[in-house]
Amino acid sequence: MSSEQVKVPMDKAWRPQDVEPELYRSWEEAGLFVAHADRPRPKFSIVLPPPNVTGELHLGHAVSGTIQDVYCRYRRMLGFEVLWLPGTDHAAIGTQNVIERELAKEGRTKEELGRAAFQKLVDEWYRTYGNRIVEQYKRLGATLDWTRLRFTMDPAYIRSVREAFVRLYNDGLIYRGPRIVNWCPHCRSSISDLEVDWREHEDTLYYIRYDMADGDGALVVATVRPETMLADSGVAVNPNDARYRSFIGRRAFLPLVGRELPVVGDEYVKSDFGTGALKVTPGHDPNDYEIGQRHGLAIYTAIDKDRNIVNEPWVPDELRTRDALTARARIVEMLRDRDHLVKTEPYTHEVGHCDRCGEIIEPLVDEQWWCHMPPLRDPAVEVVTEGKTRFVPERYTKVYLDWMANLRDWNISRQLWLGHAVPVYYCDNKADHGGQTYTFASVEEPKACPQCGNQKLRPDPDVLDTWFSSALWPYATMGWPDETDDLRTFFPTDVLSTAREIIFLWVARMLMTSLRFMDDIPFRTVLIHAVIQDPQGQRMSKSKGNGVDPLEMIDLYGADAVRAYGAEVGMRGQDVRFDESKIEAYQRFANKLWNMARLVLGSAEGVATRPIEEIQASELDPAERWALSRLDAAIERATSDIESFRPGDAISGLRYFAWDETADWYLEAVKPSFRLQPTDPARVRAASVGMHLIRQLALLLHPFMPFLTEALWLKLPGGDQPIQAPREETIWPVPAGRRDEALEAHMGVLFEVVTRIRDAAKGLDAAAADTVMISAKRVAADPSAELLDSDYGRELVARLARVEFSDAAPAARTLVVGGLEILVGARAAAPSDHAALEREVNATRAKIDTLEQRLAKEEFVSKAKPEVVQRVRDDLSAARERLAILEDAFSRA
RNA sequence: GGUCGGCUAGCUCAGUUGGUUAGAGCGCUCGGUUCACAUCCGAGAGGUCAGGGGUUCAAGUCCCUUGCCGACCACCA
Repeated sequence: MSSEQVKVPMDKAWRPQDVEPELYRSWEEAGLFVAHADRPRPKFSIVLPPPNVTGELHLGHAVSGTIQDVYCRYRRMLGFEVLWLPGTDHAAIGTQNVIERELAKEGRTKEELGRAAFQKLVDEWYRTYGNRIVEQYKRLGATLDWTRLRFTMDPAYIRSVREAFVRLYNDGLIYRGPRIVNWCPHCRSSISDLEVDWREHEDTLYYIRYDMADGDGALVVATVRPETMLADSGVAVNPNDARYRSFIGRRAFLPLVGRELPVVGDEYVKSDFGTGALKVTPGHDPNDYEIGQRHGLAIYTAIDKDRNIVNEPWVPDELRTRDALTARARIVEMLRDRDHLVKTEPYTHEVGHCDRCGEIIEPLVDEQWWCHMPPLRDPAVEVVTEGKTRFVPERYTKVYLDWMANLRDWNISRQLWLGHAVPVYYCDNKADHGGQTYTFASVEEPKACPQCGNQKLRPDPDVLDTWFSSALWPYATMGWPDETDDLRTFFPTDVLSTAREIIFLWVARMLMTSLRFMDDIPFRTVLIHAVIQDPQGQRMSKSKGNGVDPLEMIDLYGADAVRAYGAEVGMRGQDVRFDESKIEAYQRFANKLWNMARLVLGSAEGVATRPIEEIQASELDPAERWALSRLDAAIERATSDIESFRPGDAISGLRYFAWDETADWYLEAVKPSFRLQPTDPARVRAASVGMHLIRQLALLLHPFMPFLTEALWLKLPGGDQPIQAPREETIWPVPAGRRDEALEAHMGVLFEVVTRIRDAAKGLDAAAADTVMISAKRVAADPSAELLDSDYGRELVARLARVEFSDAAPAARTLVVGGLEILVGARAAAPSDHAALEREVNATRAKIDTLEQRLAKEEFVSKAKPEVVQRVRDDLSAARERLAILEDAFSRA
């Protein structure tokens, strides 16, 4: 460890903004996050879901990043060799759109620039923004291994993508062919079904009459897109629809075009929608395409890739090359003129949009590259069904499996200006290839046709869907297809933490490709984190402007506070509304811890503290034993919460232990010992226990709040190495066998006594009387009374409740806690609070009543578990004793 | 249309396999110059657990049903 330790002055308040960047730098310089494949330790690995290279850290990244970091830090503390691998995604279609929008602001287009200049601009963007998000993850405190930073457009990654394509191609799973696709006229590319965003539109439904070719009758069809009728190749009716059965097998006459359309019977047609007759346009509607396939209908294309009407002979002259929208209006006019328009009505329906640019999707038939899914899918279904890969929360298993069951072939080609090129080449030297163009896929860029040696090869013009390349992320980043040390050591990864919206786009596809190429699952556990909505429950989005910038939150409250909040809500399994006050609360918690440490460290100054293991329970006073017992409980809970992917419960529980139990009860209880002479055994004990508690708290909280805890750790004895430094043995706390539940119960009663006295003394005129006095006597068998009745217990109660013991306190209030009757009063006479006593008597009677009724029920006693019945009996007898004391006090008062 | 989730204190949310008096943070009220901390300390008020029905000795928790909110999938022209 070569780096200088960061010295943080013990000022009154914890100032994260001053300390965090410096600490992070020191960690990075010390190489704490660099994974070493050759270290002989158990391994733990996560790959960071690669954010878009042009992106910025948003709240979702912060939450997911925090969760991943919690697990990486936790595993390092357990002695694991941890790899958390970072990287960014080129996000072809997204990046292209972002840059195009920037160009548009200057009134320019990418077409003006040309391909080469545009590519230069893109590279510039990658350089500029690729590092921005890296810096932002550092602000969060993410222990990513920056020496392994990857980008999906790195040369090595490009090779992995080509390799994957070529293998699938050679295995016959990738093919090229004409099929109906979602075409985005703006992006001038196809997009996959998953990238279509459906939005509600108010349109008009047009009813159009198609006369029968034989002159006998007509069919009326309904459509919102009359312009597509030009490409109609049939009319479909439901074969069970009595109205139309006689039409099946005959021909209808397509208005304006004059084409004869076969009438087919197809179950797909809903008799109760529209007229029950459907115009079939296989070239421009996915469902019609399916119908067309079933009945062998012709495919016509009427609308081209720029959404213009095509220049075909069968298109009426005046419509040709018009844009489709004005063509629609004209077609409606023409139909009306020729009396083919039966009626129109307003119609609300969902229309597909490109989820990147917002353009309305144009379904059309096009030559595209497809990936055949079933052979990839089946193993990926199996591993999840068998639980080899597990979703947390578990319900996403069903979401995943349901989607997988209905997988269709994946359109993997895009017609964009940037992205991974489809590694396919064409040799047009047909003479040497039996009169055909020879097509082949190649990982390396081929210099010549492998068959005929022709050097003039034509590369395929398409690029690949971004998700095709990110589907390889967990192993391509580790060097696949080479058999690298990283792959051998860190693959499969342990955890994938991601947003649920990309379960299909990304998670499913990683599972499928990994099983194909690595013959193994890519990750064991998939954590689907919560979505943080705005305070009104709306989804945060750039366009709405309701987003919360995590960096702004870090500036305000510190990374520790933002992380603790993220860890608390991130894995609850439920979406949450953003609540800034919770981040603020964690900032105050950080400050609280800081001050607890200041108190304890101050108390230990000049004291020869002893290792806690050497201190026998018999040497400790009850509060100290209690604190160590609670510590064991806290360790056990936190560990199991983290292990079972409930980091929120872990951080909440630790906050409770630190603040309520350690600070408010324990430290207050032992404070006097802190003021004894440094050599006083009680001072040594208290300081030793205090240091131990701070040390353990720093370790337990470190995965969540790494900066503050590290700053504290470095001040503690033995804290000469950073918490994340590699160690032989585990540094994560383990229970020390000091749990003492009987003592916890007794101290619990003592604390309750304190609280009750504080409450009772509140109404007394202590100022006039100078001091509030109490007297206590044991009036019933209660094991807790012994501790309370001891000198130790009396002193503690008196001090914490700020009262004095007296055998003759004027009783203004009578309290019954456990088996003790406690009289609370002022030194001067105070009027007895009859009303309070009476309320308590009544409440106790009511409780006795309830319990008696339960026990009176035959069925309860016979059917309930014995321990439940016994508990009710115990409660009843305790309540009766209590009532007796209260009534006695009441009669005396 | 289908699937899934939610409805618990003024607000944001916990509530493990059904079992004492349903919890936390924030907010609120009252009281505190306690020598670690006012980014604090102490005490308190506040909930017919969305409505209805059922199972059970016992339901916030299990089942049915209604309502409202949300997500995802599908895409009826």
